[in-house]
Amino acid sequence: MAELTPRKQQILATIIELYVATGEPVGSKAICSEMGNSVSSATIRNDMSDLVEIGLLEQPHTSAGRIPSQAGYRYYVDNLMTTYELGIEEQERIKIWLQSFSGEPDKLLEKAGAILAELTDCVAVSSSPSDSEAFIKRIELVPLSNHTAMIVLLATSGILKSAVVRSDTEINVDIAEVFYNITQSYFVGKNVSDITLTFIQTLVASLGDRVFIMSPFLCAISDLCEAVKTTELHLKGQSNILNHPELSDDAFRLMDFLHRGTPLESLLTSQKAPLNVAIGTENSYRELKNSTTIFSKYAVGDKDAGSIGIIGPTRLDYAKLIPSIKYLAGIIGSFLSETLDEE
Amino acid sequence: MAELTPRKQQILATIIELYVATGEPVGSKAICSEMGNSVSSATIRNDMSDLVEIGLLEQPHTSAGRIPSQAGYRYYVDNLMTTYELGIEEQERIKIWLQSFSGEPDKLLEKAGAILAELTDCVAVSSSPSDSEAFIKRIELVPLSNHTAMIVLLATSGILKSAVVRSDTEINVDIAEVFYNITQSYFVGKNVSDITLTFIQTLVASLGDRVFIMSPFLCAISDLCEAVKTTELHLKGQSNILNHPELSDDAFRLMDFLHRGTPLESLLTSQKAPLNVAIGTENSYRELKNSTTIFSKYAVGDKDAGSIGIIGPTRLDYAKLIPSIKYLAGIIGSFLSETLDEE
DNA sequence: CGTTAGCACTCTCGGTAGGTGAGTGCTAAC
DNA sequence: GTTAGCACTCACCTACCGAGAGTGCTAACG
Repeated sequence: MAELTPRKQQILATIIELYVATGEPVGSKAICSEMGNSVSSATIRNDMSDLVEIGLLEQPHTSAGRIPSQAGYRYYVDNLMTTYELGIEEQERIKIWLQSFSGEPDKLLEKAGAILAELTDCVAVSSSPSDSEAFIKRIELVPLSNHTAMIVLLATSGILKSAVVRSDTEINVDIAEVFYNITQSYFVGKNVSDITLTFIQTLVASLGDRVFIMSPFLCAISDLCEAVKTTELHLKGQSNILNHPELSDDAFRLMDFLHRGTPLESLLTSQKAPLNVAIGTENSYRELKNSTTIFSKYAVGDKDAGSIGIIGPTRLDYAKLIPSIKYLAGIIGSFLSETLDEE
Repeated sequence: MAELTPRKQQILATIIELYVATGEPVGSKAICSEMGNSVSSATIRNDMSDLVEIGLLEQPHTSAGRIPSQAGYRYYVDNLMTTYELGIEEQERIKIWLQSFSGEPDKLLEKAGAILAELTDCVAVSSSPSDSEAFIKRIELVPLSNHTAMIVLLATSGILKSAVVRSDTEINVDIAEVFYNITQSYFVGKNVSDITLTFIQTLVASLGDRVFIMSPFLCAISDLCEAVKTTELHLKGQSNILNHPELSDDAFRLMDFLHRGTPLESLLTSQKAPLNVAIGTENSYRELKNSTTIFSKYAVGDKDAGSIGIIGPTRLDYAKLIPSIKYLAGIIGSFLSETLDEE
């Protein structure tokens, strides 16, 4: 991108800020008065038509104001934008509100998504921590009734999963002991990716007659290990799509996209940079061609564990949203890492 | 409602079925051919204008076909409709798919809602079992790390809740024992409604120096008891609102209503009959004046524990949806009651 | 050469008019 | 009570007009 004169930069920034605020194409007069009438509207018109020329602005039709193009937003985000953070008291409120869920990663990410949706008026997507290289730290059996028990699995990367198992045989102290012996010797300390079907099968073969009692439990553990590796998504503020008129044509396709699951999941997992802003067709899915996605990874310890971010129209207050998302990702990471340290 | 001649009943039913299928106002000719030309279109026109007269039909404008009024749907549901059940193989699929969650009531209801949304193309709402008269059956402490532990609370009415607690002091065997002594003597067997703030306070007073260690746990238990009493809602298929053109004007208000929480909750809890069909303005919320709600309660043991149902347009295939919802409510009840029996 | 004033031009938007067709309501006959 | 015939109504579509906002261009200015 060629260098722009300072005035053109100022004009571009002004157009974007006005357009983001109003949603209306911005005319030369409006910019003129916004810039304190330091130059005439004719001058601005000249500059604007240059900006259209190089693709940073668009005009919906010949005789309307200008709106930013995707490239215009991109230039703004990369070069012009001056970000402004959340207020201190707002940061504190969020921190306190999230703290109560800091022990339960799934709930924490769900709530963080809800907060983000509220904060941004966009659809918020968050993924619970997952890690295919996580290690099993602990497995507990919690008897609930004579025939049901809860299995709780704690893994590295701040991951906690549980499931309820029903057994045909009565769950008593003996069975619990067998369970602990098996899990201690064969599961705890292992990488969750090693708990494959063949692993379970060879294990089962060596169990002798305890196999019948144990198999539902072993299956459950294998499911839990699978869950540790799997990205679990939380979607919040879906109704916010309807808040943005520029998305209303796509509303149905977007909703459908959000619920299809897999593409959204790969969207999150394919992020490479810690913070990723994809504007319009920069997104790899054509359903998002009129949308912007902003996602930030959060780390547990020093490992990326998941992401949180938003999907909204391209017309967004980038200067405000980007710091908010960064802040949330940071706080999630620190909460989840806390649990980790306390070994 | 005055008695209708058999032919008028047939005309009303035909109009409703055609209108439900196509969404277009139904003309006399269409009815005529649908009824096998047994009478002429003029005759049908006469009958139709009688049906408009008594309020069972409406005409969008003078020269369009007729559509059912709310009262028309009501008459159809009460008198004319012949319901048709889900296919056996579909019932089996649902059963098997839900079975795997039968131990975890919250997940079970969530999945049931997802299935219902899929099945009906409507927004599905389900509530996890809750019961302010439930008794605490069991409380377990699961140590996760030196400073965190999970508390699992099992109550009657098939309710299972858990939370993670962080403690400043190290969680060791001694503390676990103290925990078990306290919960066994003061909590297990009690009605969840008796675990009030004052109860906790008097208990704390009698604890002596163990209070500092125990208070986070006791707070968590009190929160869990609160959760047992609280209706937890699961919303699924929200994007289906956009599938129904007649709701698109209300889409935003509806979405907003769904997310406001409290009114939706009271909608579910205020249901008196086991199955409740509210058409249009029969709903107590004006946001739903163009919608139909169909909700069925499910029972755990012989006690109503929660509800499941849908919110959709008034133009619904009542004959198919009502049995589906009944079936799901029945299966949920039987799964949750199963766990109960196994004491 | 960058900047500015002036002015004709373009295009959207809202409102209005005429034509079309589906479906009705009424009347008179069966 | 039922039916055929026919005039009538009303939404929908298209075309058209006028107003207004904003531009693009040209010529003059410093």
